[in-house]
Amino acid sequence: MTGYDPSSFPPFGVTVDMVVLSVTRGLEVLLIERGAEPYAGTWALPGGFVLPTESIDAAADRELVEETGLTGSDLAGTHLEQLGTFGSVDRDPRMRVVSVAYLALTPIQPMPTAGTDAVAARWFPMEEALELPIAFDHHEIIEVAVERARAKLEYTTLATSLTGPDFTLGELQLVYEAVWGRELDRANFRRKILATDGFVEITSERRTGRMGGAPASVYRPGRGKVMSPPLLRSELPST
Amino acid sequence: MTGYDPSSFPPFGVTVDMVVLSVTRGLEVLLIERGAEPYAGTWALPGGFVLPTESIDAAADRELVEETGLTGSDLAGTHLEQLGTFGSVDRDPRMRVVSVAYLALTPIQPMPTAGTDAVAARWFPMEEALELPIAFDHHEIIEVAVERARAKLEYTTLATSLTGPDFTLGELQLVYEAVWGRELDRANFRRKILATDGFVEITSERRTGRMGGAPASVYRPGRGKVMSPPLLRSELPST
DNA sequence: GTAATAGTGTCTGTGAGACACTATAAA
DNA sequence: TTTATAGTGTCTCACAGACACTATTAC
Repeated sequence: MTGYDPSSFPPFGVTVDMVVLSVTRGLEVLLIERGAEPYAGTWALPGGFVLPTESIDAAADRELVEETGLTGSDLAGTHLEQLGTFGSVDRDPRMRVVSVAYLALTPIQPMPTAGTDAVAARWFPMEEALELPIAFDHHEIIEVAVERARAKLEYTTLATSLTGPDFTLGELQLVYEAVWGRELDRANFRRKILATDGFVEITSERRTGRMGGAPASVYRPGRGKVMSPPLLRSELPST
Repeated sequence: MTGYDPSSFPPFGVTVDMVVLSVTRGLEVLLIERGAEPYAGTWALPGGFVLPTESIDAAADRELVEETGLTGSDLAGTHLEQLGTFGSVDRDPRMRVVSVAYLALTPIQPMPTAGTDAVAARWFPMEEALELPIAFDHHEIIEVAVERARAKLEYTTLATSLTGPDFTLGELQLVYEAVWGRELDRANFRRKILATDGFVEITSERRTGRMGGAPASVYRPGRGKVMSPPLLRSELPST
């Protein structure tokens, strides 16, 4: 923050890029197919320019709604946080652009709306997405997002952002297994979740799966945000 | 990343703000006294505009050198990472500015140079700094930086960035105690550091303190970057 | 001598990993 | 009946916290 003449500052474009993650069978990410140059026809993260009248966080909120159509309790249950800022000189061939990346964890997969700028929008399984040709530096941003999500499940209760307003412990475990890409011991997982104060609250409801099995207790997210000591992946932290 | 007409993008100024931390008796932060409006005469984080020809990370590198005068092995031993991006609409009264904050951990306290934009520069004990009137949203940025530093000491070997190229385990413990603001059990601390593969490497050197005591073995930073399982603060994570 | 620091040993409790066992549902 | 899931119990090992003890230095 120097004493620059305000009228002679170097002008930048500022965008937000959204990494929207969801768990169905596995971890999935929302991508759009670009309709305009550069990278027309290439898959990319949804996002857009920050308007002069809104904060960066507000721009992220706005893009989340515009690109996913999330509303009501699904929007309220969605976790949104800043990931980091990417500002290589040549990351956008048009002009000097700085992109602030956000991570969103949504409980459901709303039908994405192909906006004015995108000719298509759909969810990709993470493994598939990471093998696509991806516009700009969005491949790197996605990798950072996945690692952030994996790390945060270790020491926070954020997994409930991916389950919806009520869930069984089996469903919660599937979220962990999908994000971490490894299986967990059911008994130990239960013990840890239930021993963590404020992670979940039990309800009187019970739910039965499609493929048999005893009816499971239904839980709600608790008020706790952190898990200490953490629930560690205890494997090599690879992408 | 939308299909905006590149020539009609909303222009932003982009700055980097540096939170440079060091440990002497306690945790200290480098501040400058602003020489120009806005906030002339107020203490602020060092930083400046990102140039059109450099990446954001390069701007942070440049500002670190310019503001601290760090060179050689001290610069090489300094840890630098992106903290987050702050972009409220009204954070700078001059114009729309987005600031990318960086955290730097330096082993020494070089005599800061009051640059063209600053009339003074000095190190403040963290407690004192947090009670000063601080320019822009820099107070919030400092708090985020301190929490990041505290958290990273838990699961990384970053503390060696605050000690210099060689150190005793007692000195390393003082770094932890200064950053965390709590005392640690000496024996347990030793056991954890030495049991963590790649945290430190012993040298043949020994060092004697100023106030008596047996000579201590001197260590070098090891190659390991992460500590798993982590060394937890095991207290409430407060600012 | 005393104070301060380094280095080591040990007891205990917590908690995670592994795994066994029972109960209840759908097919 | 088989298969799949929920819920519980238990053994063991790793490891952190607490704390005691000895050794070596400056003063």
